[in-house]
Amino acid sequence: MTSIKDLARLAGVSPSTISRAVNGKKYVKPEIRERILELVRETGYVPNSAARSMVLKRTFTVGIVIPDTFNMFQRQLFSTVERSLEGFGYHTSFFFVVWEPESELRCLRRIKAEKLDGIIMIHEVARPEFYDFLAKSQLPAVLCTFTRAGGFFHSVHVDEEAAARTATEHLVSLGHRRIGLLSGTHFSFGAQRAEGYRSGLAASGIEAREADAVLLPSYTPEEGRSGMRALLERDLGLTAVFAATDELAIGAVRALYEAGLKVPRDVSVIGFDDIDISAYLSPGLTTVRQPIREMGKRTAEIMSRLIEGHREPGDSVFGHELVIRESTKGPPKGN
Amino acid sequence: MTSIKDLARLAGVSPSTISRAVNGKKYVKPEIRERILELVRETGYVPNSAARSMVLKRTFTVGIVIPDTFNMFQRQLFSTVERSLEGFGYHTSFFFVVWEPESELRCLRRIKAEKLDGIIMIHEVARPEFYDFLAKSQLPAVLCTFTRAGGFFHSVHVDEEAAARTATEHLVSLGHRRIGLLSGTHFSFGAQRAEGYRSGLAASGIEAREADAVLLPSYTPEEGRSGMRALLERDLGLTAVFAATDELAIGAVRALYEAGLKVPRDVSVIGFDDIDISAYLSPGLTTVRQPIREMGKRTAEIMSRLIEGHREPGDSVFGHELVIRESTKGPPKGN
DNA sequence: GTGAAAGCGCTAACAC
DNA sequence: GTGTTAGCGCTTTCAC
Repeated sequence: MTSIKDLARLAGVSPSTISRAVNGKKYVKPEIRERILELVRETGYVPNSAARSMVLKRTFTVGIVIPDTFNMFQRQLFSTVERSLEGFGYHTSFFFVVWEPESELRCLRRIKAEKLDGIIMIHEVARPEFYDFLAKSQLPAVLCTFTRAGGFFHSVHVDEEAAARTATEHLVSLGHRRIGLLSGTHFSFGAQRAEGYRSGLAASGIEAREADAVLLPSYTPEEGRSGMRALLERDLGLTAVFAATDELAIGAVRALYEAGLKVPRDVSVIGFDDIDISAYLSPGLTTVRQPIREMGKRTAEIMSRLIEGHREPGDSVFGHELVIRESTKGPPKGN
Repeated sequence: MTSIKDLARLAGVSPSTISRAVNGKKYVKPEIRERILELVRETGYVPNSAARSMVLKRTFTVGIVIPDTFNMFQRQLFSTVERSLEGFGYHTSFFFVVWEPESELRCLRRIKAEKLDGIIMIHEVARPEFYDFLAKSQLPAVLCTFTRAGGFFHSVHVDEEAAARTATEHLVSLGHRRIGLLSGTHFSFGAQRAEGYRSGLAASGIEAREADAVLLPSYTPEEGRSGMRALLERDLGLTAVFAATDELAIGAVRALYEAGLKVPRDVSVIGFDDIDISAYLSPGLTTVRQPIREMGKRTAEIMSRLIEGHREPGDSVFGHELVIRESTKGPPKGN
C-alpha cells in the first residue's frame, strides 16, 4: 500500500507537500500539485484514515446504534440517516446490539475505542452506563424514535401515544367496540402505544379490558401470530385488532388466516409504522405512518449541526398519519 | 478521554506495562496488573483503536459491501455474517453502495483508507476496478451469493439456475403449462434464475415464450407489481408465475389481488430466497430456500481462516430447498 | 512555496 | 518484570 512517504519520494517533494496537495490546501505550486495528483491517480493512493484521525482527533464518522434484530421500519430509517449523513460529509459506523446487557457494554467499549464524531441511537439500550457515557463525554448524540426523561438528549420521534390513539379511534369510528391489542413489553414505545390504545378507547367511552390485550416479548411477525392466537383462543368476540407494529400486524393477519378468518371481513387489523411492505400485502395493511424519511433526514441534520458545534432544540416531534388501506372496515353484521 | 499515558501516570508505571496488562500479556507482576485493571475500570479506559491499528497494521474488522437497497434476504445474510464474525473476534464495517459507478468508486476509496482485514461482498459491484483491487491487494475476500469467472475469488452461493429450475418444475408438476417469469436485468442471479426457468420448462417439453417473461430493473415488490400487471395486460392465460425473488413475488401477488384474482385459486405464485416474511404472508409464499444462516456462517468462517493465512477451497456451493406453502396449487380447471 | 520536526496513542524490540 | 525507545502514517507548526 502506497503511503505518503512513497508518494513524496516519487514526486521528489516532502510529505508535507503531498499532504497539502491531497487535501486541497493552498501553497502548492500548480504544476507540482498537478504532478502529485497525477501520481495519486496512478498509484491509487488513499490516505490512511487511522493515521489521519489520530492527528486530526476526529474521524468524520458517526456511530449508529441499532438492534441486531432491527425491523423493517428501523432499516428504512437507518438507510435514510446513512444517506443524509453521507451528504453532510460523514461516514457511518454501525453497532448492532443484541437484547442483553453484555452486548450493550461491548458496544459501548467499541464506541469509546473508535473515537467517533457522534452517536445516533436507533435503539433504546437498557444500560444507564450508556447514557451516562454519552452525557459525560459530551459526544454529540441524538436519540431517534425515542426520548429519555431529563431533557438532556436531542431526540427525534413521533408522539407515540397520540398515534396509537389515532389508530384505535379509526377502528372505533368504523363501528368496532371490542378491539384487541397486540403490543410488547420492551422499549418505551410498547407501553406508549398500549397507552394510546387505552386512551383512544376511553375517549370513546369504551372500557379497555385486560383480557383484550396481549404483551409480547418482541415485535416480530411470529410474536404477532402467537399473540393473535392467544386472543382467538380466549374467544372474546373481537372484531378488530390494533397491533403496535406492522410486523406484529402481519403475524396477526397470518394467525387469522390460519384460523380460517378473513381480514377485514371477519376481523379488521391495523398496524403501526407503515413499513414498505405494508402497501404490498394483500389486503394492504391499514396503519399509522411515521414519516420515516423526514425523521431520518432530521436526525442526520441535527447530528451534523451538533458536530459543528451549534446548539439545537432538544426535541423534534413529528406528526403521524393514518394510512387507510384494505385491512380495516366496519365490523361484521351481528356484532 | 483517558489515554495510556494518563493511566501510566496514575499507576506509577510506564505505558508499556499498561499495554501489557490491558492486553493480557505475560510479564506483569500480579499485584501491579490488578491495580492497573482496577484503574481501567475506574477511568473507563479503552485503547484507541486507530492508534492500535497503526502499529499492529491490522484492524480486526472486515468490511461488508452491500447494496444500499439491500433486501430482506441480504439483511438476514449480513446479520448472520456479522454475528459469526463477531464470534471469531472480528468487527464489521458496512459499506452501502448505491447502484451507480460513482458510488462504487467512493466505496473502494473508503475501503482502501480503512485498512480492513478482509472484504465480504454481498453485492455484485459492476466496476472491474473493485475486483482488480481485491485481487492485487491480496486482501482476503469472499463473494457471498455470487461468483466471478476466473476462479480467483472465494465464493459462497447456491446453484441459482438449478434452484430456479426446481421452482419451475414444481409448478409444472402441479399441472401448469403457461408459466410467467418475473426476473431482473441487474446482477448475475437475474439471468441465472431466468435461465433456470427456461431450462425447467424445456426439461418438461414446454416452450418458453418470449411474451411470458418480464425483466425488471430491480427486485422490489413495486417492480413485481408492475411486472405482474404487464403480464396480466398481455392476457396470456398464465396460470402460474415464477418470481425471481420473494419480494418480486409479493408484488406479483399484490397485482393479482388488485386485479381481483386469487392466489393460488386463479394463479399460483412461487418466489425465491425464502425471506423471513414469506412464511407469514397470507397465503404463505411457496419459494425456493437458500440456506441463509449456513451461508452466512460459512462466509464468516472462510473469512476468518483466510485472515489467519490458511488456504481455503475456492467455492462453497450450498444446496437449495423447495418450500411449499399455500401460494401454489394445481391450475384452475378449464385451463 | 516548501521542508524538517514534532506528535497523535499505541505496541514491540531491546535494554536493564 | 519493567522502562526506554522507535515508529506506524499522517498533519501542522515553524523555519527558511
